[in-house]
Amino acid sequence: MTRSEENYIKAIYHLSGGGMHSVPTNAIATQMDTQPSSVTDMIKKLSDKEYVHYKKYRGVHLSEKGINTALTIIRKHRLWEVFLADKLDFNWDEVHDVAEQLEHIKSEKLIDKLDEFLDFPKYDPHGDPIPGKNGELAQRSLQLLSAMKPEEEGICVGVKDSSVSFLKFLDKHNIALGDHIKILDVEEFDESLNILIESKKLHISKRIATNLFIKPIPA
Amino acid sequence: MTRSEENYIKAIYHLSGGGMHSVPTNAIATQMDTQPSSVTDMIKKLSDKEYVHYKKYRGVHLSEKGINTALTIIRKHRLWEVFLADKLDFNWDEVHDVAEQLEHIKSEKLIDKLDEFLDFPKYDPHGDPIPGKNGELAQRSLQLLSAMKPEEEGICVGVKDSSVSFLKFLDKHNIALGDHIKILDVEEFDESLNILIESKKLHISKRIATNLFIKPIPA
DNA sequence: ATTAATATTTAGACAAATCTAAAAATTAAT
DNA sequence: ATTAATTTTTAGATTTGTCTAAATATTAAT
Repeated sequence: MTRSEENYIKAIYHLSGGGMHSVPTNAIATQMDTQPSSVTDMIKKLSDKEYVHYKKYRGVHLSEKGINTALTIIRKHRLWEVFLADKLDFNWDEVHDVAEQLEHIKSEKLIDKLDEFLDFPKYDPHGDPIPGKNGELAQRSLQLLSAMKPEEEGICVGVKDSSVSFLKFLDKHNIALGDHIKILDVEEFDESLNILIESKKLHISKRIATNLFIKPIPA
Repeated sequence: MTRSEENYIKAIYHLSGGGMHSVPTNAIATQMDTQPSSVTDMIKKLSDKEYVHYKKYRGVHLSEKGINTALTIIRKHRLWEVFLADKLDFNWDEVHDVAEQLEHIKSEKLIDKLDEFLDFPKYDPHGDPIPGKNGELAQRSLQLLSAMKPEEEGICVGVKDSSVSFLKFLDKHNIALGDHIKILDVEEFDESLNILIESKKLHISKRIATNLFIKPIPA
């Protein structure tokens, strides 16, 4: 597996909803910021190696082998993100780019030991589940902040939009992973929320609320 | 800097005694297990980018810029080795190959944070000094086991020959980094040594003794 | 000081991953 | 059901790092 092949597999995995449906060539080109012709070339190679099923003009579908490969890469990516955030004090908006490099390091022992060192985390700093050694994916036991009702409480465990700008915004407003959140009330007018975050009052737009994952605390 | 360029710079650094003397093309080819013609090609590129000084048929000499680049790579390599050995419980004969990959990760912040996380180590698991952020290299305050005299004591802190076979050998005989060593006597016949290692008697050939670094404990 | 041996470079080719421009297939629109 | 618009593929070129084989320079040996 070359680095480039791995990146294609990963992109296809994400675009296909975890290998559920097939993906058009152009979507891959857009996602990876390359030309469609390059995608066609690479797809042929991946098809020869049986990572994907491919019929000309009909898009690509990940094979079983392709899905497992994708999960391995994603496992590595997310474990490294946890390492960077938990051990090296990176902010959650800084972990992605470095993890993008680290995910290509080849050593099974390294990943198993890292997993152990981090205490077998289930979720990465964005709240995304970390695939297990055998590819099993934990369900997110989460809900969006926007789906919560007054008086409900929870812990902020992830973001839906993991763009750098959103993560920067959260840092600026002192919203961090692990923060305790309680809903005070919901404005009827624009569905914005008044919340208590770590006991401090804060007003939050609907837009933001639909991008924050909360692990609910039962009342 | 491509990965390949970095590997050449590193090889030249080691072969030239830290940039002291110049290095013939063939030596680089041998060290890197490639063809001399490939070396010539790469050297031209490195020369264009001013990492090395190069006169046809006269070998290569690292420039100031080249030396600094080499030190940065070596710093990364050795810090990762410490991480693998100290935090992930790798044996010292297992750290090299993985560090060889990790040394190419590009992120200054990552390395600085890693350095801090590891408590600013001065030496890697083989006893080699770790270059500082500004390229300064600690002197080894070490001596070879073969240079020690009866009754002297010390701590085993490194190996000179870091080949996998030697490291495996040490593992097998339960000689580990940090072990306490006391010289009992030296055989006149073959200069082999009788030592006490962690209070257990052991007979060691001269060959081995010349490849183990000891930090002496003043009597 | 030639000649022989060795080291180094040049020239030309190749595989991987990409690109541009043109051709072909599919889909959408009338 | 054609035609137009869009998507996808093909063909051919480019860059990076490598190789082999041949040519050239340097060094060692007589």
